[in-house]
Amino acid sequence: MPGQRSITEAEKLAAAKLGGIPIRRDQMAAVANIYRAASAVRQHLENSVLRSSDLTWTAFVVLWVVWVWGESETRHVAEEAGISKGTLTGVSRTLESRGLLRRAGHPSDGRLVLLSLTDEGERLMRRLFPEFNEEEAFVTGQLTDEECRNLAEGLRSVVLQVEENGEERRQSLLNGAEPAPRRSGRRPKG
Amino acid sequence: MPGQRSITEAEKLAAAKLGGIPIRRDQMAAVANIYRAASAVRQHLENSVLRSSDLTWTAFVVLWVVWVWGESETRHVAEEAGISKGTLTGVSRTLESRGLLRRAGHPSDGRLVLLSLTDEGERLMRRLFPEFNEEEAFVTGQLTDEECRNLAEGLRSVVLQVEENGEERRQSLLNGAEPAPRRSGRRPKG
DNA sequence: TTCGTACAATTTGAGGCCGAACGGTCAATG
DNA sequence: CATTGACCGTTCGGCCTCAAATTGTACGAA
Repeated sequence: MPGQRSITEAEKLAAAKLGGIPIRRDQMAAVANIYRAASAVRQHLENSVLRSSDLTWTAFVVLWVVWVWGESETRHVAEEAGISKGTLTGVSRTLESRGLLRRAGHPSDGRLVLLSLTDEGERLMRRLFPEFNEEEAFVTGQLTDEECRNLAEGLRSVVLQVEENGEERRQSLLNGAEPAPRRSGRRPKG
Repeated sequence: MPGQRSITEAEKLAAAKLGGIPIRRDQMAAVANIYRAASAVRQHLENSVLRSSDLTWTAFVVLWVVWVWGESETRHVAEEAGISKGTLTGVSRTLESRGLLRRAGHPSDGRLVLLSLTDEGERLMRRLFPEFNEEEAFVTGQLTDEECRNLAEGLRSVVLQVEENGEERRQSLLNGAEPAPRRSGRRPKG
């Protein structure tokens, strides 16, 4: 398995590359493994339980959010699902076209759109979620319940750190300058 | 912060939805947090140190792999970077067009392509990696070194579980049937 | 009642992403 | 020395992804 050895070996190579500048190794390994684990888990789930219903991870998460929270405004769904509003527009339209999701205007506020599951979507989630959860148990199968809780706890503190202090941190890194433009993205009309 | 409360609350809602079918809660929370943390970390890094060089996370990882390992065959780079060969073709072409990466045919095996950094790519990584590593330290700032190691350890065991037993698991879930086709993907020529 | 501000979702552009199909190359076998 | 099978990187189709620009609605103040 190349993945694991390489992280440790790569540290040494990177250290050599930098000649003296110190590296925060434990932090580097933690971040590298977070990303690696997320990819591995996503891939496993997409290629097992989600594949048979032809759902992507993101599509599943969106359905799940609407399923557990009930009819919701899109901005809340995007927030919960961890995707941007723009992405949700596309994903929810796909799910609508497949008859799993319904989109309806808010009765009194014309700016809002409400998402809810169709009966078919509801049936799908009732069947799919237990299978999904079973695979969550599989991927964490080498960990005890307590180790899972500790893992979740550590990850939570990373998420909190970024959510609570990330914006400020990014500001201070800029040091007064305005942020660099993105290469992609919509251009001004003129 | 909606993220954290919701995972716990969502469990209860999901439990209610399922009426009696047991949920592996700790495992569910662990997986949810892995993904959430990965997104948060990626987003923070793309919007801080990577933004100024207009690099995506993936582009940076590819550069990093080639930087630490030196000139490498593409399939190794894809494997190390955790992306598919097809994705690497696109990413490496983008990086080549920006003058950061070089692609060269293998001298004796005509099937292989070798990737290496240009001088500019080398300079960029020497400057960028320390900044990147600082942010890795920032996002894990609430954890001690030891907690980082424990976190990495737990994640490693998830990665290993999927890498070592995932294929077999997916097979057994299929129960003999051939896997469902994907909606997307290239079609046969005929 | 028009104006301005605030906030909603959508559109847009550039790109990442996977996996199957594909076309080229290699090496062993007949 | 042609065939075969394994392997390599590329192409392709259908998504996802973001953030900024845009469009549309709401609502308070002048």
